[in-house]
Amino acid sequence: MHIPQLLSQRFADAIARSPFADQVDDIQRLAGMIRIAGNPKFGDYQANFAMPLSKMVSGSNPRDVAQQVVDLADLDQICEAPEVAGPGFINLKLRDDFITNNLVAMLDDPRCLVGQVDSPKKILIDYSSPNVAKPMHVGHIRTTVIGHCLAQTLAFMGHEIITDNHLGDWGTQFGMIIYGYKHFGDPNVVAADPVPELSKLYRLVHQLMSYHKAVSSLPKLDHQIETLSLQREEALKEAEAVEGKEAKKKRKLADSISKKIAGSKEGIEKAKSTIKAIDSDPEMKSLAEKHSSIATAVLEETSKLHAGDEENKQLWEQFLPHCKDEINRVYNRLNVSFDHTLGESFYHPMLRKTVDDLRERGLATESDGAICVFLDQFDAPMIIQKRDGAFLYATTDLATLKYREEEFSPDEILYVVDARQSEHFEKLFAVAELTKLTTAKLVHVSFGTVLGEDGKPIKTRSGTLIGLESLLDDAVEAAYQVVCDPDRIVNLEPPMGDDEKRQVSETIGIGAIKYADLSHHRTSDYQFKLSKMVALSGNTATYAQYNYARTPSILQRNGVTEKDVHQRVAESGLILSHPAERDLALMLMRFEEALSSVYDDYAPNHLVDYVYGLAESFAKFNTQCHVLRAESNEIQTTRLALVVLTGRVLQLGLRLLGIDVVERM
RNA sequence: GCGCCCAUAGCUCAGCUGGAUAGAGCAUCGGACUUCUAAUCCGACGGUCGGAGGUUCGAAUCCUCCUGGGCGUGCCA
Repeated sequence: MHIPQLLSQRFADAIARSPFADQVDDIQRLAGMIRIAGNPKFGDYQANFAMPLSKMVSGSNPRDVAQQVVDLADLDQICEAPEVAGPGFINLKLRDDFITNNLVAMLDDPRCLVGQVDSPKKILIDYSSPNVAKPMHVGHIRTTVIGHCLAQTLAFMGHEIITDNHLGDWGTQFGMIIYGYKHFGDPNVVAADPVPELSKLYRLVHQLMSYHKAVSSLPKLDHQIETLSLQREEALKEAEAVEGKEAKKKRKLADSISKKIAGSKEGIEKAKSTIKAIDSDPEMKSLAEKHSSIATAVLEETSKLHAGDEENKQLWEQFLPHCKDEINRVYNRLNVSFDHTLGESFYHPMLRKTVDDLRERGLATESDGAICVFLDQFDAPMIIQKRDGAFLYATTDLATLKYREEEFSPDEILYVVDARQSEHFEKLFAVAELTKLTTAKLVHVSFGTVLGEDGKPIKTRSGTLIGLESLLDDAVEAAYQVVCDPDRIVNLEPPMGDDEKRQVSETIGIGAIKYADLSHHRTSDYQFKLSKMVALSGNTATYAQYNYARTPSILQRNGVTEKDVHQRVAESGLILSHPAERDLALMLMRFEEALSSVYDDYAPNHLVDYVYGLAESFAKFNTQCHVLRAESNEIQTTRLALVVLTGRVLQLGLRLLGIDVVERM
């Protein structure tokens, strides 16, 4: 049930039959101008096409045009008599029996009146795509949660969805682990308990590399600060010498140099603390000294792997499954899965050919020793092979696209990737267009950065990223505190046992994190504030989950099952007796609108808004419309039906967001 | 330098294919519990939608310029 679409069709018919039909060039667009009424006193929906339409019809005025279309439109079954108001708005109020008829139909429809799309598309969604062997951090949450929600939602709408986790399983991090294993690893320990041991090795190598990098960066940073200070003074001097706009410009330049200086100073502080961590530990200090050229050694291990070195290949094959176990633990917890997990390594054998093809077609040329594709619309080329012969992620992405076209021939490919990579995707899409690599619509579903409470990209004090798992643990723990508050659950019968408490807090804690992420528009940066997410009040997952949990509880208190409600509805029918009932009923019917708008700009926050709105309508209904004490049997039946349907839509809506519900909390 | 993005209530954010009086959560203040679960509901307070022009019957929304911020920018991904 997509009410605006339905109304729009009726208006399109009416305009087409009107005397001025031939003066209108785009009936569909005009008739599509249906909006939810801005103010309840104007009804439920409003049609805004009369003003622009009147402009196309010479000698007409909007109010008359509106009235003529209204007179022709077949709306009797749907709306009360429409009213033309203001400059030419058409106000529409749905008939109560239209609403109740739909509620009855909804009770028998597991899809909650959401239609299957007319023309299903095959859509491939590339999301999550972490580097394995590196610990996952908050940065991974957005792509994973947004991608999963899009996959669920579009699939439910009737599209054919293929999800693919484009794992980073072939990069430097394996060189690091291999190096770590060869120098610090104990084969027995690794064999016995591989996952924590491998991540320990990764962290050790990472720390040693950071140490040497920090040591060598200090003089560079000092020198940088010197140079910048000189530049700054010069800029200020020049500002003195000139006047007006030029002086302002120079002062601004000096300001921006000041910021760079501050940045360098911060870099020095960070480097110093990295160095201190090692220097203060004699054992680490001696390790660092022994492995002074660790960075180049790691790169060597990586390129040996890529070149097919037996030993490294064998180690990679040994380690990879364990690295996958590691990330799968997080996916299990987030309840996320993929149809395919084709990592970078999968495409490695195709890269040579990818480059050769582009060279043969004359699109790729050598420049400064690297193989580049130059594009008119960009200053910098897309580099597909480095001077040292290594391939880059651009190469892999091209090979991946070719494979996806041949294997799946999708209508659309969505890349759920950080906005900072937008230029890469623009280039990738441009090359795809140039080479006619695919007929699919390519979309970079970009998203903003997760910021800390200071408004900067989220980091811990030491500069390392907060681990994703500890974050999930914190959220679950916070939820546990509230779930297990004895004062709250004292009345639950039977009492909540330990297992249920744990399960409920897991569901609520994880839901809190997902909901907080999805509730922001994907393109905006947002501040990650755990205390706010697990506050469990206001616009949070908990609010929706809580309102869901009340629905089975109400049925239980009334001593009825869903089946009983069906029966009663069939016998007595429905009647709307209270505005809160009507508001809730209308909200239930708007589910499909919410799903459509998620697809329109790949924006899950529209579904979050809907779920919140529905939960809110239900909360209001709940305080104003008592089921057990309903004034009549018919009214009670109606309210029971609303409770059943609200429970279903809330559960389904949350499920599409990737969030679970519990039966009581 | 060039390119992309952003600026809305004290704070965090919605709203942006132009529509009637710009919304929510948090915070603050005041009300409602012998609860079909108060993790709730009701009310109050709170805005030059960064600034200036322009297009339009109508602009937070579209265009231009300005200011302030973020990100990217030839061999990481």
